[in-house]
Amino acid sequence: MAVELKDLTKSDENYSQWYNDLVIKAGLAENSAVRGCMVIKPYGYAIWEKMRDVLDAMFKETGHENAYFPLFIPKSFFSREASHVEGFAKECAVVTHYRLKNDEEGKGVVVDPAARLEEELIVRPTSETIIWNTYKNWITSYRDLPILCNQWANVVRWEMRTRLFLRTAEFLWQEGHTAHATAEEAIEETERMINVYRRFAEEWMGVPVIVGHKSPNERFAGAVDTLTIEALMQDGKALQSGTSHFLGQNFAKAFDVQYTSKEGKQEYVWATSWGVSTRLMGALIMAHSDNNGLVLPPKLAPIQVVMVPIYKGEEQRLQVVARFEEIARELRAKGVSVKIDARDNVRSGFKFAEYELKGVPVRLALGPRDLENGTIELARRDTLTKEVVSQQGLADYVANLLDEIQNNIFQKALDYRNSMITKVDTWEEFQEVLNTKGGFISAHWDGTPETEQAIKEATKATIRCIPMDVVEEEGTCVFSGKPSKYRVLFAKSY
RNA sequence: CGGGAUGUAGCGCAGUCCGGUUAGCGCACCUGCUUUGGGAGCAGGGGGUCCCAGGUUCGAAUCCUGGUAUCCCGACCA
Repeated sequence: MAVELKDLTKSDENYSQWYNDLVIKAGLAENSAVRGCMVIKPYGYAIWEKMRDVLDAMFKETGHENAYFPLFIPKSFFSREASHVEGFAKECAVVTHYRLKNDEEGKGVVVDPAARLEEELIVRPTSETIIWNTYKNWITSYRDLPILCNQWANVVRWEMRTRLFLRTAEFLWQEGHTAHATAEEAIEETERMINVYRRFAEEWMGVPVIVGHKSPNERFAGAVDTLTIEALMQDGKALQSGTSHFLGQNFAKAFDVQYTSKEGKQEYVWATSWGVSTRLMGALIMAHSDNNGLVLPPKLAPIQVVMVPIYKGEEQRLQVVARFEEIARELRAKGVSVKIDARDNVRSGFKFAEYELKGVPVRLALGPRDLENGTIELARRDTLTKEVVSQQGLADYVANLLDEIQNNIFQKALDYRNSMITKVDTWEEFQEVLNTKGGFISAHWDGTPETEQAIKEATKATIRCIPMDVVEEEGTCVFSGKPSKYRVLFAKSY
């Protein structure tokens, strides 16, 4: 297997090819025979499973329960909420028939025209409509509230152009849908969940994110307010990595979900929805990888430590592997996941390159020389450095090192991200920074959708968010020159 | 949906302009021997609906017509 990943240049076209190459060669995923859909391979799925387990535990800590709703949504459900249908209508897969038959002219299998559905079914692009149609039956009294449900599912959006993990026609995600008695409680929930996402991205993925509000243009179809976590990739483009929406009473009114309050009055409930998807995998890959391949944060790596035996002849091989097994036992006792690669049909150098490509955080190599000296060679994926250490106390050393690597990966991404936020006060500067440096541009905006649209058309940059911790300051809009009260973050994005 | 390109072995490609031996190369795969502290070497071997359908021709991967799929650039992307 001659795998080569070279010339990671940060220019747009090359970066996207490089990314595609990396995903495929690292064995995470590949394009499938189905348009725009992706096959997630075992190694990639193992990372996703880990992410899912961690997130699921966080949701449960914050009082949520899992449930499951149908894949198919009757077409009529979509027309209930006007802006929602407008947002999704252009990218829906529609089921029109329920039967196939053999073609009478022998042309294989055809759709049976007699089996047309009376009402078409939409393959869910998101589940607000089917869920609120269901919640109507669950909610009659203030005692039924809040409802705090999450669903792990797949959804389908018929995107024009797709990219592995970042935008696929079918993707895996979780979607939380909650119902509350008051607006305050729903807003609090919206903020709570975006913070869960922020913690997950930073503490587990090692990806720093900026939390903020979406501008009206970029808001979820049907939401009153959308909170987002925005990450920055190594080519200077932003990636919307998770969103949490305050839906107000829009869906409650569309699906007529009312409850009787303590005071005996009929009230519409307040809603939120929030989700992250396999797009997080894309963020993870792009945020840390280098020219040797993936760099995985230890907390999410399916294999944290790989052991590669060095030997000549079967006798040495057995000796080295036996010692590895002892060391592996100690490491596993500390909760470290270990793989001993005792394959005899590929050489050690090949294995080194392979595990670097796959992003395994720590590699241990043990040979006859080490057996004599009581030493072992330890290589770090994040720094690509090697050292020879004593086998004494190795398990503790490695366990600490994994924490250090986790921190180092995050710190490196954070330093980069911070260096890529540029304050800009003139339109010339805005264009200059966007075209040469990239990254986030912190600039004044007059608050109108028209200005945002004009900037988008001129530069392809959009408002990624109005940061939560925005400071009020008097200024003038970088584009229109009109007065502005605070800076927002612009960037080109995926 | 507009503009451009491509479809030949598992992957990456040459051959197509100018039709003509048995369709070729690299990687991967299989067998054997030698190797083994950073992607091994040699020898031998297997694998093809040349995207699909039709047409032209003595003869089509190559030319013509239609279809289809994929990729890139736009548009689209809660």
